[in-house]
Amino acid sequence: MDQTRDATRRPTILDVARLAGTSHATVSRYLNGRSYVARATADAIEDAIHRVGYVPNRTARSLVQQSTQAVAFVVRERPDLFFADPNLSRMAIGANAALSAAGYQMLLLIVDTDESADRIVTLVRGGFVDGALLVAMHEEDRVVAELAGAGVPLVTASTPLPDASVPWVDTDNEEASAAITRALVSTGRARVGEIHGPRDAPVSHQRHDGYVRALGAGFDPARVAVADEWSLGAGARAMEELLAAASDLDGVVAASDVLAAGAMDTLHRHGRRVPDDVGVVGFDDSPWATQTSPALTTVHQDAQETGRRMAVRLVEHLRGGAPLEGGEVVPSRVVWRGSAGPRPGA
Amino acid sequence: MDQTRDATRRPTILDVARLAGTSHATVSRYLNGRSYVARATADAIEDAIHRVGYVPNRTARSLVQQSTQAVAFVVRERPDLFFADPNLSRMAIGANAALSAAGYQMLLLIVDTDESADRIVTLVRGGFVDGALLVAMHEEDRVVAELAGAGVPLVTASTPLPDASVPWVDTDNEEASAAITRALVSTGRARVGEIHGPRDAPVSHQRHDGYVRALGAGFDPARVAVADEWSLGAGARAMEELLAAASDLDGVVAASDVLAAGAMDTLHRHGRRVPDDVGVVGFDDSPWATQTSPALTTVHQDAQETGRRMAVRLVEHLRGGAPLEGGEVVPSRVVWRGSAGPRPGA
DNA sequence: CTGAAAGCGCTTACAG
DNA sequence: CTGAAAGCGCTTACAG
Repeated sequence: MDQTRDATRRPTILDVARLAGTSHATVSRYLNGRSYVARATADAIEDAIHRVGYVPNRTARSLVQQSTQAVAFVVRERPDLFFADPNLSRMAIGANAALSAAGYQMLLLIVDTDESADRIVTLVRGGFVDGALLVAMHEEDRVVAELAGAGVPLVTASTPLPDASVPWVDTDNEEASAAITRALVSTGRARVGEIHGPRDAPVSHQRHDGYVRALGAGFDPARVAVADEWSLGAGARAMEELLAAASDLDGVVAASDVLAAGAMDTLHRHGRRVPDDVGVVGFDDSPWATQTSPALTTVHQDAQETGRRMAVRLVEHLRGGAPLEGGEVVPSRVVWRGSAGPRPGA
Repeated sequence: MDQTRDATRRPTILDVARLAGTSHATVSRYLNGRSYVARATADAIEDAIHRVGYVPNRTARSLVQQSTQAVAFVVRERPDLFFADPNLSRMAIGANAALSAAGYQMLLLIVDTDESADRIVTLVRGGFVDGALLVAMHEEDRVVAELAGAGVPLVTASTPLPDASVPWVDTDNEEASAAITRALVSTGRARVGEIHGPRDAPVSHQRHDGYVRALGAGFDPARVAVADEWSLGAGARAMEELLAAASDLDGVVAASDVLAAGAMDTLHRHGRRVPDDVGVVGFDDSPWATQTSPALTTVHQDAQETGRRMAVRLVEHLRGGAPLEGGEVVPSRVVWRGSAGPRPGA
């Protein structure tokens, strides 16, 4: 590879052809390995490629093939929160592995300003990638709207509004929430309250619905307090409200692990023992879940699998197969730790 | 934007020109805003763009401009470790912000298999991006070699071998290690040992050199134990060795926070109090640093600043300015917590 | 098995 | 201020 350190011009397919004594069309055929190329010609081309240090120009190839073989993984979430959330990281890892296996290169793009949102939308719509995977947790996002509206092949990582037609992959938040609520009830609790997640997050409502469904006739709206953000403090405050409104509570279903951790702080401050007096369950199986004492019984989502499925669906569509529509549910499971009390029958 | 849901063909600049009653060259000029375009013509073009829902094809533009205005941030590190390491995440965030501000789109690419390594090298060498930022912590990496050897504009995030000419940005590990060693000594320690990092990591040697330099005549090779990996267990084992070889130790400089945490486990097991009997210091200011008891006195690196500078250097080069060569040092600082004892004079 | 030719969708001197 | 023309570096039918 004695590439000329000339730096004036990168070698092109024409340089290779000239050196190999053939046409550039034949070099192209050799490179793409579809058509047959005579043994001797192939050898000459191979030799020439090494001598000039040729690397095909991706841009030129993409232009004629109308495909870059790349897929964007767009992070529409505060960058620090994205990196701090193990579920999101795992989603990216799962998607990357699946795309990689299919021969696509995943490009992780982080939206961090309004201008970057515009830039990314323009890139994606402009054919810089063949499709996009999108992580956007908030409703009515313009990035989602602008991409979906432009007909870009797209899969999102969270259940969108009911009327939205953007394909998605997600855990069944309602069902998982019902499952963890049933788990808590199964430890012998009769008066189970809820710490409802922030109202602007769709998952808050889905998890609430599951909680209500699992309780059935036992549901009492007085036992619900809404947290205004996903934080320890918000969980603690909501728990205060809950205690004030229904001091006979013997269980709490929190919309996330952080909220559950905050709630436990409040319970301890009030001298209520967990799980003896009050059983607590969380959601997400985040690092918080093992840092509370006792550790949290919670819902584990297989985020890596979510990422994988998002990628698989997109790839199947790009390869001319499946139309991209509808949602897909990824199973989740209840993880038993100490905060709800011992698992019945275990 | 009543784009024809025909889907057969995306509108091109020619469609816009036709509708606007002008030539596509003029449309191009309008889009790039360099040359003047008559007011009336501009209006007609603008209107046409909206009517057909035109978005410029990035690939075509890149081909003629020989630039994609995109920069790769290549992660040559196990994906899970990359996401778990706050320093690396912050580096990515810092680089993303700086590139974004300069009008470049950062693309985070994760190497997760040998094939993906080849794919990424080919992409980068093939002009899919204008340059690359590279996070690769191990020596003699083929990805680094193949990119650097191909003349791709490149900046790495860690000091390379002395003979390597790849430009880098990094904290001065030797100096920082000397500083934290001096900090420990300043609490009145006379027999300070070291838990040396894994031998295959360049930083291990740099930090060792700083430790040796700070100790001067007080350095005793018998007080050094080498950890075989960056883990709690390895730190604990190395501490056992250290205790066996030099039981009169009153201080330990660990090459990282995890190693320090492991060392503290061993010390506690042997009934040595930290910091009363033995002072301990770490490196990295990672989450480990606040999870030990007492919390770790350690070295804080400004990873976000490192990422920012990597980006700035690359951008300056791409814009035709600075030649890309040499290294750049980012300052770090000692963070005092409890593990070394009280800060003298504080 | 191979070459000549057209074309992917843009930008950019060059004239006017 | 604008149009015609060339060209960026490839791929791909079409003939042979």
